[in-house]
Amino acid sequence: MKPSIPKGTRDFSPVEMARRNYILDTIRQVYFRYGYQQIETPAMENLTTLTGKYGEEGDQLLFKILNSRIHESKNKPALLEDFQRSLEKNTNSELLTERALRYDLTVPFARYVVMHQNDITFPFKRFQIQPVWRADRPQKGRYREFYQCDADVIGSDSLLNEVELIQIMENVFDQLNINVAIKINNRKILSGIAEIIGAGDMIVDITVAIDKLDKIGLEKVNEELRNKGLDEKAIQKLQPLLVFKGNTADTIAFLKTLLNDFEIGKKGIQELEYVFQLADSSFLELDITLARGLNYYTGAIFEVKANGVQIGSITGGGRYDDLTGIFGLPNVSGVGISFGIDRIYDVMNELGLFENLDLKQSGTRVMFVNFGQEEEKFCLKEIKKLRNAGINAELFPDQAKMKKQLAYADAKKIPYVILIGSEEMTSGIFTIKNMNSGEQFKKRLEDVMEELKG
RNA sequence: GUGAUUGUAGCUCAGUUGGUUAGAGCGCUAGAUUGUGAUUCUAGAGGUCGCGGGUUCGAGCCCCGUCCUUCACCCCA
Repeated sequence: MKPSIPKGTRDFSPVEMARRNYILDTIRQVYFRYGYQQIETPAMENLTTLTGKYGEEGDQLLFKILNSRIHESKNKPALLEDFQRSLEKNTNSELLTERALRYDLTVPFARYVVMHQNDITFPFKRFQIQPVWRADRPQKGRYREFYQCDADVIGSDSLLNEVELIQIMENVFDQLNINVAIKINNRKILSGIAEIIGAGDMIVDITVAIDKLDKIGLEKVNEELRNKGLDEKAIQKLQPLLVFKGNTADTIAFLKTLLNDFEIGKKGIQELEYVFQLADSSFLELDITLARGLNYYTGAIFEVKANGVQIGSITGGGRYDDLTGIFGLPNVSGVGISFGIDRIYDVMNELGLFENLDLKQSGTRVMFVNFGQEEEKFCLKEIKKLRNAGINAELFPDQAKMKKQLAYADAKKIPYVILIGSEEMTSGIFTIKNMNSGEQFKKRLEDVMEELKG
């Protein structure tokens, strides 16, 4: 049998893992620094927890898990009927599937908050780094299994949270040395705009369409709006907004005149202004065409693009006012972001940012060559001292030929090899070989440790 | 879901209008070198040409189907 893995999934080699962990450690550290606590939730959720939260398109992308032992069902006629129906259209049958793999971390988090509301002290700042699954067609920067690194604050309306999340994004990308643009918009503004043109019910279609302005241009956006059923009058009303160009201050002034009579829109502008003022970030850009598809956003929305790399957004997020409501805990507002580390990895790889990175802390620094039974015993004691001193060290497990053992160290890029034979055992002075230069020295273990620490 | 694209050795890829036994480089194993890797030399192992069917005297090459890869759309991290 030829081994293979499912479409859109990947194995990660040791080198890739070292690099991924570098990114993950950076994010984790920043999250802790801002006072976020880590949680985990199961890979699978009850299907009812997930459906209806991501829009029609999102529901289609859920990986559903077939119920086990359906062959033992006592109600096979009903099962067959449900199966027949599922061949016709996308329906959920509890008889066929009760569980699905999580699609993101935000909805499971909302479920978690409701279930543990009595144990949580609000506002709750949590982060979560786990894989999610989507039954998408894979392409560049898109996988069926990928990690999200979420940070959310739930139970606080304060815009200070938005500001803090912007600072977190700045911190992380600064540390990773990636040049980014942090784009921000506000759903309330988009709602206001939809209201102005008299199409409040079509806000999702409108936002999805204008989100593509950069990519497909004005004509195509108008065409799509027409196709979605927006009337010509409304489209005309929308034009000034679509063609508007200007810096943040200009844009806000423009929006103010546009949305002056609409409460929601005005509120959105106020929020934006406040966040801009406090964040005081040179990376932050107002982008009124930023929409984001996820249904549950109600306030600020964020998206981060890497400059100079052709790939989708590498981080996204926003405020959601009532995600916990459907689970029975109304009026709890939350705001969060999610780093897509698989895409961040691709970006760093493309920019060559891994080349000069020092990832040695995870690799072996010294290898002891194994010369025989007596030497093994001796080396085991010596290697313990190195490990206790915090130096990554290993002893070659087999009494193989020296050639084989050195080739192993070379392949693993271990910088130092210590040779201890009978001569070294009696003198207590070891032979240490620098694998980069090929040079050899005679040294005591204490001196070796000094050198390796430095 | 729609439209393209790819598949030959562990990896990267050649393979002529269909013609006998499918090649190269790198890697791997062994030796030259019994305490020295990365350089050099020598030898060796490794392939159901993605899978299934068809055309043909004959298919890696042509046709159909299917799966996989990659990419765009939709949507999204």
